[in-house]
Amino acid sequence: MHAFDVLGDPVRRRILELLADGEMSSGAVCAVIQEEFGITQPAVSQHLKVLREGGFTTVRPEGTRRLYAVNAEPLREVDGWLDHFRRFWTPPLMALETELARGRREQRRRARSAEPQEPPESHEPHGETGRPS
Amino acid sequence: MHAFDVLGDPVRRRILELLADGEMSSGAVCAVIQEEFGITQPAVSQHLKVLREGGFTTVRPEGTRRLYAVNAEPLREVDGWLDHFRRFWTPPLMALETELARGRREQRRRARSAEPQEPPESHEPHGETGRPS
DNA sequence: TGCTTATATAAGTCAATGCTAATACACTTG
DNA sequence: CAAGTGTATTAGCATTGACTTATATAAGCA
Repeated sequence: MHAFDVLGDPVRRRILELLADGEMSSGAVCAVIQEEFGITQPAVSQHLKVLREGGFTTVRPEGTRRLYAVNAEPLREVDGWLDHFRRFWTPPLMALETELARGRREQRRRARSAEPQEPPESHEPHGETGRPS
Repeated sequence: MHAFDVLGDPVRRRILELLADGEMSSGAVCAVIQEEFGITQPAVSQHLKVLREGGFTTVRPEGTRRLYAVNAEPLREVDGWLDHFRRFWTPPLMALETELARGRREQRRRARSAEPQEPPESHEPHGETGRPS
């Protein structure tokens, strides 16, 4: 399931917002979501599963509870896709600092990658939108 | 349809990528998409409709053609939602410049809002994705 | 005017998704 | 161990959404 599909659901977006403020137990998330959206515990649990499997969260068992936290990787991917369009709302004055920022992001990205990454390629030729070749 | 739902489809994401390089006719988009995804012209046309109605594109008729172009507003909205999480991948050093950028964005946003362009997004059970503060 | 091209819409099908109710699993505690 | 929480899974149903074929609208041109 592509990142954007995962984010397509309002409940899942809301859950991520909640987790952005810090680790929460499944039950705590449930409480808020059930209150706000009026859905059942299994429904929330299923959403948590989608987030988990999509890599949007990490889980840490603590006793009988499961503590969920944001894993930002996929969100960064989404952010990266938006790079295609940022110039539409980024005035020329901001271009430099944005580029610098992007550069640093890239550096760190590479640095972090012990796993072999595509060498000097400009990033995301077009792809990763998930189409069949 | 929420911005993220619109972006949930790979064909639509690809169309936006194409339009990012500049205005294109429906037919030109069709050609590429049909080639890449193997779907029919009506299918592409329907995706264009979703993008149009979601505010992601503008259309300009020229003779018998319809020229589509990106309208970045909804994408900015998505970008704005990501602000909730940017600190996860934005090192402290970048915090200031990011904040400055955000500030300028806000200023412009307000400035631009001379026009009462406020579609308050009434759907979504509770707080949309923006919760009742 | 009628033919052709460019694009959009309509109707119907099929698969995917989100929900509920019921149930299973896993820790904790009496 | 038994009972009680906290959480996940299953099965079934209803809805949504992307697709196809067929057709409509509209502009350009003989």
